Amino acid sequence: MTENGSRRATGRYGAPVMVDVAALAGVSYQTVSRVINDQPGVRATTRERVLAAMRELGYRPSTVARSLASGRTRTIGVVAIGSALYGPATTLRGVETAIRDAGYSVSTESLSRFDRTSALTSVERMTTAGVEGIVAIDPEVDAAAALRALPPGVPMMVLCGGLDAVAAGIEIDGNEGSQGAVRHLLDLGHPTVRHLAGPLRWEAARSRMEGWRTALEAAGAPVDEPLQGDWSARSGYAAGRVLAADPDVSAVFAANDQMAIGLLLALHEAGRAVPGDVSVIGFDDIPEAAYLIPPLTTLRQDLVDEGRRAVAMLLSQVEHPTTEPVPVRMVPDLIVRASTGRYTPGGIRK
Amino acid sequence: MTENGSRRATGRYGAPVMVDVAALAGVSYQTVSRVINDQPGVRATTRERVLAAMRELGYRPSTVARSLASGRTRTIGVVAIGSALYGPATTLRGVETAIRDAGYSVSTESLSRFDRTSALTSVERMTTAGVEGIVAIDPEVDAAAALRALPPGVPMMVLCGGLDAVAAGIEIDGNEGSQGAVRHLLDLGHPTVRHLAGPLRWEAARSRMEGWRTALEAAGAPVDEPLQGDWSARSGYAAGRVLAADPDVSAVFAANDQMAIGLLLALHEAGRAVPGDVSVIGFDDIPEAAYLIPPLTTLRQDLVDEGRRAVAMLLSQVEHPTTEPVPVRMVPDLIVRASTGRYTPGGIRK
DNA sequence: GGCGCAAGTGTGAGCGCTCACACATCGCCG
DNA sequence: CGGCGATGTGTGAGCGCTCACACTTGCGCC
Repeated sequence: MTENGSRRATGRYGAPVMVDVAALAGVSYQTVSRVINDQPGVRATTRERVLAAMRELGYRPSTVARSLASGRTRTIGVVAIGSALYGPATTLRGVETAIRDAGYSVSTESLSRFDRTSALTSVERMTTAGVEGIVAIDPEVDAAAALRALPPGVPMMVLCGGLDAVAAGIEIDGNEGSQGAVRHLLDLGHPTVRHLAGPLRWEAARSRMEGWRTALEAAGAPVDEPLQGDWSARSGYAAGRVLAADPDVSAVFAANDQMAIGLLLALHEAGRAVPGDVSVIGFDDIPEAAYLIPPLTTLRQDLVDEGRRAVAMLLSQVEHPTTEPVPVRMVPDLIVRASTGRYTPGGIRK
Repeated sequence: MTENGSRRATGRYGAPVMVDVAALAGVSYQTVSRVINDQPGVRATTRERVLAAMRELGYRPSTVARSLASGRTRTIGVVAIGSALYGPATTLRGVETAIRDAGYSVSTESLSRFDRTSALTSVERMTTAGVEGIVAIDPEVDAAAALRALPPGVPMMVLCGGLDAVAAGIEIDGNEGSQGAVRHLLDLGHPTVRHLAGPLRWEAARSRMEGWRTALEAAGAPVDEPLQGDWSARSGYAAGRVLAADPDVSAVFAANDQMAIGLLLALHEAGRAVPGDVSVIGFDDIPEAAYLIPPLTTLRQDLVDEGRRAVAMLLSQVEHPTTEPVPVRMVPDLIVRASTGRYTPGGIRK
């Protein structure tokens, strides 16, 4: 650390300001400004002198003043559903890291409920706070629609873990991924696959359900009524009890891994072996998925990378408002583990 | 939405500014300022007129300008270890929500590694960005020490999920919680308890290990060498294979639930029943803990509440710099589920 | 050797707001 | 009925910086 301004400081709030540095270095404040901003046209010796003065005074340029004068805040707002769920939390992490790595700061808004109203309020607040771009992570369907309908102000990226972004963007195709999962089960000989859906106010839940339905229909397999969960293991367990009671059920596709966990326990308690009697498939590939009993077959999506890409697209819009974003499409990978197996009618088989 | 400034706007960046509102309302800019800040001494009719003008112009006060002029940013910086781990993520959520609820904005910094260097860098950056307080979530031990050693600048709260805060604060007593867990196992007749520790560069891992050791010593039970994990299910699995091979192992206390998950699988694969042959206890009570096979006995800590309290303490320091923080101590609750049972020497018992 | 040009440096103004005042206006008392 | 306080309102200055320009120098050139 420096000796922290033992000299007089002109700043109203105690800290040394630009003129203090300028005075000590024997230059004008403008030269100090140029040094701070790495602008050319400063003699090397002068620059050195200014740097030394800054160090001696423990000077730090005021981000706030700089923002006001330049009109740029170098801040990106992130509005996210504030849940303990793996998906949103992971995406958030990717997004935040990417923003910081690009040299911007992050202003976060964690919503307990990401509906229309809170979405609009948050965006409003971030806008008046001067953010240069906004990333929305996993809004509910109506919120996503409302955000897309907003008059174009600051560039925005809506990540709904299922579909697109405002004005083209990242699409994690849960639909296509789900189709692959269902086909995998069908290929193993299962007559059909049951679905445990997430809350349908999320696009992700919808597209996964759609994918499941599409694959079933394409194969001419019967489409039973999907069950409804809330992403939690608890709801998966509840659904599992229902499913376990039905001897015809031989394969279940859960919309996320947490629900699959609950499913696994319910099946186990009912004495139905996985994958001997029932095959289970999840979605997300949470880090624990490989260590469940049995290790879970699931769909992996690279959420951190999704966040990174979204930020890259957003920033290119922020910095070159002319560039049109190029849509990106990411399809989750099927990770086959031990929770899925061949269909064995009425039999038990490991 | 408003008709968004159909009138001329004076602002350099296109948006209407205070003088525009003042002009339209036929008052001075100072009166507008008073209205914005809900200050008394404005006639009700005048206030109404100003409000109407603001609405008509679609005026939003510039947060940046306001910060510069007032010297207050109403922003709290949050530095957190950016992991997918349940603990940090949950605390972060509690902290962010509490800050926002108090009317402050949040500036987040998600660190892939929360060591000394990155801690110092982040604090430095946040300080120059003008935050009025800082919350650090789960720094490594040396980082926590470095933060505490910092010269008093902005108020800071260090949450290390095991111990305290700068200048007194929240203490989640992992030590005492762990002792309870070990005693529970000892009371069930187990001759001793093995420990699967987290990375010891975290205070939380250390205090949990200390609690385990203390309880064992107090009971005169043998203290075997603890195993070392990295919080992940993968590392729990690896440790589990080692433990499963030792027929003397009858009880294991894992420093978090994720590692316990890996443990459970390894034990299962080795044919050692839980809790018949081996009892397992975790830490955190992740939402899935109750739905594992078997449902996991674990220690629950209210991390969201911890975050909330920490923020409350921080803000009271921010707003009344004189008030001394009153230390708070939270002890995790033992949640007994099906993964722990009576000690049965050499026997198998459900 | 006076000119143009680059490199280096300084000056004025202003970003959009809040602070600390000064200034009007009114009712009401002695 | 002059003066006092309360109430409402306006003025000047300045937060700490960046912008756009104006100004110096030194150097090579015809």
